[in-house]
Amino acid sequence: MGRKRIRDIRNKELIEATIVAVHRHGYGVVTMAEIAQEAGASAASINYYFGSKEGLMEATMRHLLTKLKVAMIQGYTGTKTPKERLYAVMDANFADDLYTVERCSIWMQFWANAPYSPRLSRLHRINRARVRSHFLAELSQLLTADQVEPARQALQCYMDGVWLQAAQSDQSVDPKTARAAAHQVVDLVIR
Amino acid sequence: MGRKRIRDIRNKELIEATIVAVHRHGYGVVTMAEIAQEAGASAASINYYFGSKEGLMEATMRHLLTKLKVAMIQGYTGTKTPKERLYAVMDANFADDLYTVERCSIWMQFWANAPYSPRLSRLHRINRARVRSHFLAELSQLLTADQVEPARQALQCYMDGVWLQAAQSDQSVDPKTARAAAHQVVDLVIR
DNA sequence: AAATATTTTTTGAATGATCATTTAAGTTTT
DNA sequence: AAAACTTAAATGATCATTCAAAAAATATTT
Repeated sequence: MGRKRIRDIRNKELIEATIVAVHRHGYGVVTMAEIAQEAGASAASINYYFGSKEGLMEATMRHLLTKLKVAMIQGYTGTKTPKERLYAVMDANFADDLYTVERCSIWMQFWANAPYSPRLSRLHRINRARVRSHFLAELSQLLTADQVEPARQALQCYMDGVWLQAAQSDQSVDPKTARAAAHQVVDLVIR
Repeated sequence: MGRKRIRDIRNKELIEATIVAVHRHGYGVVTMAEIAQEAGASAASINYYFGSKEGLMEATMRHLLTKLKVAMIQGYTGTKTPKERLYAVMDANFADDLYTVERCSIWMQFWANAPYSPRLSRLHRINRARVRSHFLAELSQLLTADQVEPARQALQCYMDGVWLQAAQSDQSVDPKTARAAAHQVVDLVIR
């Protein structure tokens, strides 16, 4: 029973601490000691659980990606039309617990650093491909073949851009407004 | 005459080397030695010219911002209509010598790190404000008051998102296609 | 239950490596 | 000669990671 408990608890604690610490100090310069302090643990324990700093970063990103994936899958249930599913993708990306300055900031940090880490790079590629295929599947039912790719590009770039702006924002962001705006952009793109 | 020559030459060389080195290694981890090697100089000489690593980074970003600003001002000459000027803003951002994987990658690095450096942060804010005001000036002549801000948001996010995608790309990107796509997005947004 | 053994978890301190910056001594240019 | 430029080497600081030993939890035996 208790076999896996502590390990799971620590994993979660350390990943949450990583998110906070990366947001606070920046991915490139955050130290193990800062993360450990945030979690109320020691730097050595991070290596005990994750093997290395890079291992921790990968686990943290994996955790965030999973959340996004789950949000998208949940959003799909109950949708009937392609348009509704496009809305759902947007809604998942701008969900209340994902579209915050802190989360967007983390994403941005990972994006910027993914090209220099094979492990992060791989995760990033997988996520991007999934979003892409979702968009393509729905858009191809709504537009002519030659319109699909430009429309996907427009939607996906818009989505990324909004996150990027949120990451730069010094005030807090409003998920509800973001979702409404995103719906309007979907409407624009599919005519 | 020659008073400033060498200094100017070294400044340029070191900034170019910084761009290459940051793209190659990442902003967070690139070392003075790597930049110096790229420029065929010594790490000590960078401090002689720029005072510190952060000074070099700021100068590099300032250099890139100036290029963008010049491209935008040049693009404006000869434009007659608001729509043409919106096209011009897009064309400047996706100009042949600015919209490359390498350049976009550098931008991305700076974006991600700006929040943690007051000097970078300041530059970033200035640039963003300029782009914003350009968009607003033109859009307010084409749309009703309540449509302006959503449209600006859509265009600016799209622009940022395209750069972000380019930064992640492993192939090279095509500026001409990007400009054409951007024009289409402008058309969509202003009806 | 108590005592003991075993495994898992935790961390302080050492290790070793990296790196920005400074300094002092040269070299080149003016 | 003076000023500007250049860099090798020294400095000092930071940090991820390792290690050994302790503490805590769990399992086993009495």
